[in-house]
Amino acid sequence: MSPAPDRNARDRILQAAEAVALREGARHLTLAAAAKEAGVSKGGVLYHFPSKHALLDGMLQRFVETVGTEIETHRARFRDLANPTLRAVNATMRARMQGPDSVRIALVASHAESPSTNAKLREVFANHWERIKAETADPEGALTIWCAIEGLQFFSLFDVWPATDEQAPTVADRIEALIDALPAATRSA
Amino acid sequence: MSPAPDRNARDRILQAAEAVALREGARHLTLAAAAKEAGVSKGGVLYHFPSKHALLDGMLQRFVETVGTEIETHRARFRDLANPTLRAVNATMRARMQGPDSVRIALVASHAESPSTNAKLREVFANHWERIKAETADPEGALTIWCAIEGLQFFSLFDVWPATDEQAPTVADRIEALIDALPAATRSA
DNA sequence: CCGACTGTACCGACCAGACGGTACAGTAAA
DNA sequence: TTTACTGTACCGTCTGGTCGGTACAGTCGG
Repeated sequence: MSPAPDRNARDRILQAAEAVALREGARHLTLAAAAKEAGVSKGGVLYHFPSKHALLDGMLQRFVETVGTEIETHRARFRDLANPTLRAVNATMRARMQGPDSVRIALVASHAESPSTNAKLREVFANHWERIKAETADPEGALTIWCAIEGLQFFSLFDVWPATDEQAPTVADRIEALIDALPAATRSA
Repeated sequence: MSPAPDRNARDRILQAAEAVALREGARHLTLAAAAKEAGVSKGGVLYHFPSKHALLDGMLQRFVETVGTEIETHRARFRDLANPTLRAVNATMRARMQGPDSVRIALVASHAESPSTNAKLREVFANHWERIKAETADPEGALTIWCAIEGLQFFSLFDVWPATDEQAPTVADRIEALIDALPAATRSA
């Protein structure tokens, strides 16, 4: 059979791009820098991603898919509890809190290149919201809790967390307690 | 006496830089773009900010000062309530929620250029934290609430707010309710 | 009052290097 | 040989930064 498209190299480039953006900043994420970090040539990067825009899109998609599947996995564990999606989001973010979230940097890099082209991203957030909303009798309470989860990520990503490192998981615990107190959806009829 | 340095032009350039970064993305914030937006020449920008790094620093400082004084003002209003600083932070962010926070983009722009040079920023967040912590008997509860406040800003800045626009101030109300429920510092002895 | 001089604010041409992107020759497995 | 992929040379544009120059306000000795 003909050689299968090397998903492996593609992913390695994506990870390399994340690493560069995290270490040097989104402005220094260049095709050459990503290539060097991934151990391929610039031509190799352009083969897998025909333009820089495509690379950014790939990063964004990797973020969405990675986080998405993790949320899905956690959600399965919580399927018998109230507000399983919100719980899953919190569990996912907690697990991602060792060091800055490497896939999340895609969000910053993409926004730095073109703030207006995050329509797909907004859609993803909106989809999560639909599920979270459907699972609770207090949507705005859920929204507030979600804000706390994302705020924790914000502190971590920009490396401005003001408290001690041990307090971060504790905050995740407190958020979980808030979810415990959040009313489940009333099953009408 | 020597003429006062033209604060006016300096500030105009800073605002222009924010506008460009918001509209076109941090990667397209260039000296030339900021100059054009501010209605001065590139040389004019370089006169006030001897390097691009200096411009980014200026933006960051503007962010810190603007938000800092607003928090201070609100805090004075809340001085007789429990947790006045946390209340002030929430009030400030709520007021800043009409449209994306223009000064906050400095955070992204600076991070995009050089993620490691936010020592000063971390210090500012740490200072706020010291005050917030000192005002409550439940620091980790306060931290959780602060995360919610910053999370709301995150959604707004990256334009991925999943709910309706009217729900944003409602979340701010809910955060205020959480602050109401937060115990004040126990005055020992 | 005058003219030499100083400092502030700003302009615009220019440069070296970085950047995204193209073209194409080469390679190794199937 | 085809397919999947790599490496390198190259191009036009963009970018941060330098530099010489301009306008002009103040000032200070004579």
